[in-house]
Amino acid sequence: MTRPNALKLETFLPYRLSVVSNLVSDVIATAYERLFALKIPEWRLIAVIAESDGITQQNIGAKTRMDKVTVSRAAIALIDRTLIERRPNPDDGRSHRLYLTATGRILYEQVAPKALELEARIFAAFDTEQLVSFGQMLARIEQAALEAGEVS
Amino acid sequence: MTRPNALKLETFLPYRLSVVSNLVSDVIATAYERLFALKIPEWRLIAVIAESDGITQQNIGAKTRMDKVTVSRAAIALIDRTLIERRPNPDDGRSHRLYLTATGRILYEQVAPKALELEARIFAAFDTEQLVSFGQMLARIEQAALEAGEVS
DNA sequence: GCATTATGGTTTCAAATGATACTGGATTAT
DNA sequence: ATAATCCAGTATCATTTGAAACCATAATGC
Repeated sequence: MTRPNALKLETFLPYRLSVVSNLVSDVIATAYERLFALKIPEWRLIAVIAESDGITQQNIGAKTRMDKVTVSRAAIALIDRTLIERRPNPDDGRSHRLYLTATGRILYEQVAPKALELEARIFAAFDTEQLVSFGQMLARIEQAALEAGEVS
Repeated sequence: MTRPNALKLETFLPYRLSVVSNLVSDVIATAYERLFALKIPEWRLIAVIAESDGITQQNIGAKTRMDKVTVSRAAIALIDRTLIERRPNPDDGRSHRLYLTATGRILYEQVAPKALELEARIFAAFDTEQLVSFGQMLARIEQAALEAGEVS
């Protein structure tokens, strides 16, 4: 008897994608926790703020697709550790602008190379062209998923 | 001032991988919840059991990398809905063998095509060759992440 | 201007997740 | 055989996560 719709989980791409992504996230989360006592949302904030000094939480959420609650909590945690600071936003009294402190910048300068090194190790097997193509595929998958999702 | 280590989050692959994967998972989880009232771990169990009748929870965990707690909970939920059933394992009294019930098989026969259709929609932009290459890259990334992780 | 509605951010609550401890059956050593 | 250890699966607990309520300020309609 042949099954009419063979759904082999091992070859089902959404499943594979999820498994591999979770594994990678886990490896990275463990490393960051151990090296810098940073959770993933926290180091993402650091990275984004380092890139875009003075950004608001709202914009961080839009950029990273992190929930605003997650962003808020990460921000508070980083402020407590004086890795970032808030200054009033002259354009909007509800929000504030986020900046790395000196300490935060020093930390960032340690985190960034470690992050890139870890990425390099995980993606070492591929040449530049493959990496570019992989990144492009991710972008197109993202686009398609967004469209598939909004149809509901 | 030039930043010595440009870590552009948008081009940082582990980050991109995580964002896209979460998005895809989310779209799929929403669809399954709406169509079949199944959570992701639950339909994974259904899919695995449909593939490997009589498998134990332990083996499901190994196959899918799901935590044994997750597997246990999903199994109990499916048993409550009489979508799967347990029979004693003659080889080992601690575990049991899992089977789809008739109802479960009927459900599976609805789920599988929907799953494949959803996958097709999300990955529609690619030709077969690209999909194969994408899957191979995932496999190699998985392998590298495992190695990077165990060094710790 | 004042009322209504929208929005940035926080808090609160409920659900999901996974580490740890536990239970009962299996394996190994003596 | 029986003690010691190990392992499948479950229960308990702490942590993480996001939805919804909430607060304060901003924008819009009248």
